[in-house]
Amino acid sequence: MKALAADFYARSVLEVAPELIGCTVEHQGCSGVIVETEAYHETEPACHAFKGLTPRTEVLFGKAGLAYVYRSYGIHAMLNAVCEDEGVGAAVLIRALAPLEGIEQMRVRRGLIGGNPARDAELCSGPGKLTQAFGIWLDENGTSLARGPVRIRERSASWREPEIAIGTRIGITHAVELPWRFAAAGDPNVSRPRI
DNA sequence: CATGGGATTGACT
DNA sequence: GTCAATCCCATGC
Repeated sequence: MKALAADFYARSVLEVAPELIGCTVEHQGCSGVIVETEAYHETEPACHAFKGLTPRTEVLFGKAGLAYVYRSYGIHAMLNAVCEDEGVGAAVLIRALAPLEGIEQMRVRRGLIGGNPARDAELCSGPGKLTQAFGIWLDENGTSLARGPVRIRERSASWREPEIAIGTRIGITHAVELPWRFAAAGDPNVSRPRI
């Protein structure tokens, strides 16, 4: 399966976010299908770019197709795909994956070896969980999603026409009413609360 | 220079 | 349901 090229991301973040559902993320021997995303844009206050260009948000304003990885709550890494034109702060947050390959490695990274029964659907069912499971960290901020180390590939045949559920974004305090959350309908890997 | 606040998670009452 | 963990950065003195 081909990696998505930069021009896939160089358009409205509201088009890219639902179309990323069903695409595959790959990193260091692990892979999984994207089942949940959220869109963020500089014109609304929940986006880091809302307040303008700062050292933290430099990548967010950069070229489409870059990975924007930042630390959340001092603990977790969040993986985003930078979208739209260079100079516009917009990105899609990857919130959940359906694990495909490297599942044992994911369990090790998540610390779930040793008596913990954890189902596959609990390995990547949240934005902080999937970066930990895949070993994606802050030093991959600003890298290309087409060339790696984190790669996103186009939809496989079985994910050609996913049924998309739409809801409001999770865990934010501003612009909570915008229906900018997208998920594969009924998929068990989607984070809670389900749409 | 000091302070406050997260695009979260997991453990606990 | 509530709450702490943990740290970079933005903001304000």
